[in-house]
Parts: sequence; structure tokens; C-alpha cells
Amino acid sequence: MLFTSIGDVLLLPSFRQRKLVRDLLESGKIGQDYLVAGWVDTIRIHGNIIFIIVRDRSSKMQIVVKKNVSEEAWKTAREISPEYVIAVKGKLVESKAALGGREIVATKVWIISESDALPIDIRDYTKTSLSKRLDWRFLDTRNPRNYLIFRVKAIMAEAARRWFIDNDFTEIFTSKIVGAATEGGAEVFSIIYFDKPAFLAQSPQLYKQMGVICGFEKVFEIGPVFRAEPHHTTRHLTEYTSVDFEMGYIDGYDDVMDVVESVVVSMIKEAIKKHKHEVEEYFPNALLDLPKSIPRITIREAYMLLKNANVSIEWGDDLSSESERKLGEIIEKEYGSPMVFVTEYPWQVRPFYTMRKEDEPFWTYSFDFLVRGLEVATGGQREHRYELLLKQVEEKGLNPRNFEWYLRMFRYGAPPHGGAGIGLERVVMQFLGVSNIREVRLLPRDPERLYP
RNA sequence: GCCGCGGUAGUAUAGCCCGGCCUAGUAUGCGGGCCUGUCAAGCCCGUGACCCGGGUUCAAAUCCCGGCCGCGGCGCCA
Repeated sequence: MLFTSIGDVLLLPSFRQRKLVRDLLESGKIGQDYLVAGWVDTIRIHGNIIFIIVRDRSSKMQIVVKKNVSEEAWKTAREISPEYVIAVKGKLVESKAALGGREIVATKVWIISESDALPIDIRDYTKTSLSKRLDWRFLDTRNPRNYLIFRVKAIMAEAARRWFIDNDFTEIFTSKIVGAATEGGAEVFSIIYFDKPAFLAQSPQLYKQMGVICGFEKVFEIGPVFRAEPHHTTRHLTEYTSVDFEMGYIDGYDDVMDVVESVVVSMIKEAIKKHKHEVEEYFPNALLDLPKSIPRITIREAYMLLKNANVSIEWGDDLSSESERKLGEIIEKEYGSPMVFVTEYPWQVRPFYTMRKEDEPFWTYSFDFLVRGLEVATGGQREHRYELLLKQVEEKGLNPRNFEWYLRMFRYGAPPHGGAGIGLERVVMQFLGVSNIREVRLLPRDPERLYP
């Protein structure tokens, strides 16, 4: 029996009277009648008494259906299986045995929507492989732990946006369909734009610089970026959310690092403030202790630290993922910080718009920001002097003609500026201490996965 | 892109190295039964699988080849 109905009129309760179970557990009046609705988490049938754990977006709560209280409710409850959507009306009572110390004694039960037998175990998500869980993502996220990931992610994105707005940055929304690859690389997705070749933006880099030169001075954007690199790792996605900002009138790239530090710390603080207990419960490896200060070391210092730790690395190399992990450990031990800025990367491993060091052009005014040994942000000061910028485009083997619209901006008054891109999923991942970035993306895209 | 590991009921796994004792084991799920205080309820009964194609062999889940799919490491990156 799917609906209780008379003719075509469904005898369903009005959800306007619905209460969230957390509210009832925390502040419901004992002895009063309430209506709750949600998914059936578990159901235990003991003959004439039935226990239902109902779950809504706020929490879980026990419902007791007794034959001698309402035979009709009891009969309906016997038909219920996990993940049915139900509504229950009944009296809130205290119960030492129930979770939360309270339960509802049902006088009426409605089956609102049935569920097939579940293809995955959602109560214990570890019993199912991540790949299968992603195939059934809409069920996977009904597990409170997995749902929490996305609430934390939303809080962190909100905190970042808040920070920028409070600090007088203007939010911009740049195009994700672009006519030329941002940095000349091959790692972009090609699309057909009517009859023209086009690409999905792999970064808002050039546009956010434009934002500065537009006269906005300080801009930010939180949006999708696309990378066509066929990575097979636990820390890459082909589509992710980038928290990007760019600011004019800076004295140097330390100003940019100050912002990155402030934003990321604010993201983590807000997540802890809102969800500390749940994060502790579900993510034992979460990063709940923030460092007093975050060290900033040059890549030359990093080379030395790594050499002393017997990691083979050459002067002028980029840091490999192994080096970054190792460096994270060393910094944690020596400075007591799970985070570190590594600065002044060699010009040869940085994009053309990076500003080179004035006296030693081998190095640049750039940085990576590592959290627990993983790169979560990259940034630096940009070259704003037209002649030098043009030279750098050529030096990187790029065709200036493809960047004409970009280059000409620098002939009409461009202040010294810099910025960074922060990988939202990577911040969430490192904060919660999860091992696969796909976990923190609702619908991850990787070289193989295109559905759902 | 390079390298490595893997594909057995709805889910997770054992078996594979050393072919036959596999009528493919276990857990969980699912269906049914008993049960008025459970809480991953319990007990009983039932249900359900060797990725696809080719080969070797008296005999293939097991060995070989090809394909498809999944996972991870590296490179590169956020």
C-alpha cells in the first residue's frame, strides 16, 4: 500500500507541521504530539512492538510503534523497509533506552515513498568500495558521515566568501568557455563552440588579473576549473572548485600569502566552530589544532631540509609529491605547524605571468602553500610591466598573438598585483583527513568517471 | 601518458600461487517464520555469483592471449 487514499485525494499530513528531530530531541515538550518525517534508517520488528529509527537532515530519532497504542499504525509500520520515506505522528516521551533519551510513540504512520532493496550498505559506508558508493552517491550521502563532508565544505566556501567580502574584495564571475588555453599548456578540454574550437577554462588566472586592471583592485571568484590531465591519483580531479583571488597595489608577495593564510585559517575555524563535535566523531584524523604561526621558507631552504633528510633533490627542481610530503613532516616536527609556505620557486617551473626576483631572476616571487604535505594553494606576484611580460611570454615559447587581449591590458595602467588559487576540495580533504579527494566532491570527475 | 595490482551473489570477501575434493565457502543484504523494549536486535528457513571472447587440457573460478572495467603509484598539478 503506497498511499492511504480516498479516490485521488492523498491523506497525507501537511509538512508545515513537521518538526526536525533534532529540535524535538533538544527542546520538544514531553507529552506533546508532534509530526516528524524522514527516511527510515533502521527498523526492528519484534512482533507487537516495532522500533523505527527515522532520519532527517538534522539527526536521527527513535519511533516506537505499539500494536496496543494504534493497531493501524502498527500494521502500516510492518510494511516498512529501510529508506522508505515516512511521516509519523505521535507523542514525545522520555526513554532511557532510546538514543537521545527521547522517542515518539506513534499514533499514526504514513508511508510517503517506498524504496527498493538497497544496492549498497549505507549504514556502514566502509563496507562498500568508493567507486560503488559514487555510482550510488545519492544513497551514500544519506550516511551522516558523508553528509557531513558536504556541510563542512559548504561552511568552508561560505567562510572564504565572507572573508573576501569583509575585506573589500569584489566577487567576479568569469567565463568558463574560453578561446585560448590560459597558460598555453595542453592540459585543457577542447569543446566546439558553434563552429569554432574553444576550451574549458583551466583557471580564471588571466581574467582575475583583468579584474584588478578593470579598476576593481581586489577581486575573488569561487568557481569550477577544468584540467584534462589524465591523473590516476587520490588527490586529483579533472573538475574542481577553485577559490581564486587577485589584488592590486601590493608591496610584495608576502601580502598575498597573508591573504591565503587568513582565508584558509578562517575556513578551518568556521568549520570547527559549526561542526566540531561531529567532525571529531566521524573524522578522527581531522586537523582541529591550528598552528600559532605558519612558517614561510624559501625553496632553497626546502632543498637543504630535504637533503638533510636524505631526499634526493636537485637545485632548481620543482618539489615532487614525495618531497612535499616529506617537507610537511619536517616542518611539523621543527616548527610544530601542519602548514607551510614554500617561496621563490625557480622561474623555469612557473608560468609566464610570474614576477621574477629583481636581483636573481632565476627565482620568482611565487609560493606554494602546503597543508599536511599537500599543495593546496599556489600564488605569487605577477609581472605587470608590459615589456617584461612580453619577453616572458616569448621566453616560455608561447605566441604573443594568442595573448593579445591580455597583453594590451598592461599598456593602459596596471598596478603591481598578485594573487593565488586555493583548491577547495584539497583544503576540505586535508582538514578532515580523508585519503581520497573524490570523497569530498559530490560528483567527482576523473579520467574514467563521467557518471553520474 | 608510464608502471603496478585487481575483476567471484545486491554489497564485501574466501578459493586462484600448486587445475579435479567447488554441487563455489563466509559475512551482510533481501524474502518468509517466531517474538511488546530493541538499539548493527536475536534465533530458524529460504534466496543469490566465477567480467567478456578465444586458447591449453580428459578436466578451467584457477593456467595462457586479447578486450572491457576498477584501483593505486609516478609525472604534472590545486
